Amino acid sequence: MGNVLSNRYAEHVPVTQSDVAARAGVSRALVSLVFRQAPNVSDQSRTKVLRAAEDLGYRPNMLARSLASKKVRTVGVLLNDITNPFFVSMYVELSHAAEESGYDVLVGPSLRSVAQERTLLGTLLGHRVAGLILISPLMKATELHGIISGYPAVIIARDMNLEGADFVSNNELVGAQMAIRHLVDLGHKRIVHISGGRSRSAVQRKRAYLQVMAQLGLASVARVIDGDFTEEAGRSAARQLIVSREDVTAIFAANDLAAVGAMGVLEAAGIRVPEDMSVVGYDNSVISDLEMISLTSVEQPIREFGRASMRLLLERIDGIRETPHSLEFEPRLIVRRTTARRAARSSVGRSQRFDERD
Amino acid sequence: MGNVLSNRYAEHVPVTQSDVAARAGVSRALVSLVFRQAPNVSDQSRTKVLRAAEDLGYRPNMLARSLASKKVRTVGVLLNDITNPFFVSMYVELSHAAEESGYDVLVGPSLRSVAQERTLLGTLLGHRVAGLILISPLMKATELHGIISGYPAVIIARDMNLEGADFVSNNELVGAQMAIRHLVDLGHKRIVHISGGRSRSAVQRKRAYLQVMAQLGLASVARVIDGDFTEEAGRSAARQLIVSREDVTAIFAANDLAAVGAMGVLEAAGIRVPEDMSVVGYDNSVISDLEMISLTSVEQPIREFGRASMRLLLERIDGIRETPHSLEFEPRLIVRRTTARRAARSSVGRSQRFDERD
DNA sequence: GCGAGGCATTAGCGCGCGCTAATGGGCTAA
DNA sequence: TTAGCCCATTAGCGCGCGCTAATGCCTCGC
Repeated sequence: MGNVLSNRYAEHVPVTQSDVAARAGVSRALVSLVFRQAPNVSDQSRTKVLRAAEDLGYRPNMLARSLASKKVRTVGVLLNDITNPFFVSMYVELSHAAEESGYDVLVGPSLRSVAQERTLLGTLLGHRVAGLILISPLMKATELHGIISGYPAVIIARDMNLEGADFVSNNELVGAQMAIRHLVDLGHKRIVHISGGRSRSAVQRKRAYLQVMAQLGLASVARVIDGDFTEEAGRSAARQLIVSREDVTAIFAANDLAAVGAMGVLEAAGIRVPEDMSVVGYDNSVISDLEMISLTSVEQPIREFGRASMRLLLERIDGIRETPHSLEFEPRLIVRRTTARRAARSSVGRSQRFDERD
Repeated sequence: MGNVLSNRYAEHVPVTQSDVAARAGVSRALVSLVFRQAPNVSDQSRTKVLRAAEDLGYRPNMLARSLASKKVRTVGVLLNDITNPFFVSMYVELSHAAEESGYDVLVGPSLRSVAQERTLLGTLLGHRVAGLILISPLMKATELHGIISGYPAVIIARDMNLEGADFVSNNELVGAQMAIRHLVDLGHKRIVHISGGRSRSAVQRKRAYLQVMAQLGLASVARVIDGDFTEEAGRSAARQLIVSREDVTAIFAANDLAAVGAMGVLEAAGIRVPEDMSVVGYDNSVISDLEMISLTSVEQPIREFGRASMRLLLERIDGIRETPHSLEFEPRLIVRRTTARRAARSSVGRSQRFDERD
């Protein structure tokens, strides 16, 4: 039927189930059965219907399907910061996992704004999504509870008190351990932490840092500079380090963006990475793998996160589990070129030719 | 009503229009009128309805609304490569523009795979989106035409023969001119282009490069290394340059990712940017602005792209324009730290201590 | 007292599909 | 022959809301 295309083009009348039934010479019910993969349909009829559907360019109307079945095959994903490559990769994994389960994904991409999160959640719920996956949301637990209560929800990479929700995260203690052990093995002691701010997960990561430093007998040199998971935070932290002339030889950043920000300022100031300063990031996001950056980083298992989140969500959607679950995965350290053995005489202070302190 | 939350939590029965009508003590029609912003509704009734809606946590069911009105307030966006930060920013702008126009956005994020694009387009159309915005799609024009014909569509950053669609792009010739002029002004002559492959837009960019080189009397030293808009393509191109020992002092890459990839390999080989080699990217994506990278880049006006695309799409959706439009914006050069005056004696060959050729 | 609005309601079709129950024809095996 | 299955159809409600037409109010100004 060579002219089908041009016909559709000219008119753009959406094809309905009845159209297919008419063309196939069968009843509407049968078409419905075919597209719902129902049993008890003869191969002959099935192919007849499918042929007609293809000829007409028919595809089931998700809206009507959801309305009628009262089941939505769409999950909503809220992304707190779409400029963070870690979150973007997370989303990619999620959408793959969703597709494999036969679900569509509706995204709400925010830019680190609580107000934006609010409205995005609103539109997601307006679409009556079957469930929600929130990637590191910013909103307070109480407000979030008020909005999404009743909906199946999985929260990734943020710990909070949200009754009824499932959680997927990585083991912060192990992550900090691997990063700091690695640095200590390379001879570093004065390891500073650029934190992620006051969110609960950031605080957990900071606490893990402090705990590990204490375990290794380095409590006295532990030092935290507050940040917020952005590149600018890393830059600012590096500037502080330089100005304060501290005798620091390694940085453990709360995420890759902050690490990269710090590295930029350090190198501009003539402090070489890794010769003068070792840097470890967190997330193993795509930027850490750029040849130019090649950042040693703690990898959060994105793939497992994505699959586990979808699994948890579907369990709740299908109602085969009532009690909330919290899953914690073990991170991995990816060693690249921003960490090296501590040089005999190198520190921020000295490489800047400042007097040695301490 | 303090216990409303907990009730909703326990049962999760979606609130319908009738529920609101009952609670407000009015008819269902009135509730509908209120939520459609219809005139001729008294303030008293309006607030009464809105109060009831808020008490119950009601929000209009988009599915039913679309079904009934035969108008969908959702546009579909297809992202060919979600790992490319330029496309991600593009998407962010689009979703803002859509929100301002009262539209929701359904995303189809692909990973440079035609097959994936096919299925994603399928689900988008299954949702009966009001229109499509395709960001640099990979599919061939003929296939695309067969799938989306009849739907309003805007195609960003890719030129192709698609009857009926609108196009938004940047002026390739101006972009290449600015990049190359900038390099020539800095004393560079041997400027190589890492191309974006065989897609029409990539070819256009390449052609613009050749044309500008010719205009400036540099046709004889023009040289193109084929790539494909990825970091790996940039790395591979840089390796070729190094192996072939060519006397090149500047690179004009088809996009930022390729530029960054090339820079990584160059620096690892001891070729400094910008001292030994100047590099210009394209897109002015977020990675180019990282302090560590600070890549001189041709900026495609993302904001204008986003707004223009939505405007064009809405014009088609609302039927106030029939004839296809193609919009072309002027790019801008953002000069950062990867370009510098050509050093007296520097080239890939020499800095590698290879014999001078030519 | 009257007509002219402004508001709200009632009543009901339509959207495209899910889902069910009842029915019936054709076929196979006992 | 008959019971029993496999298919397909018919008939119809339901989903939540858009949209319309008709019908009352009720108020206001003349």
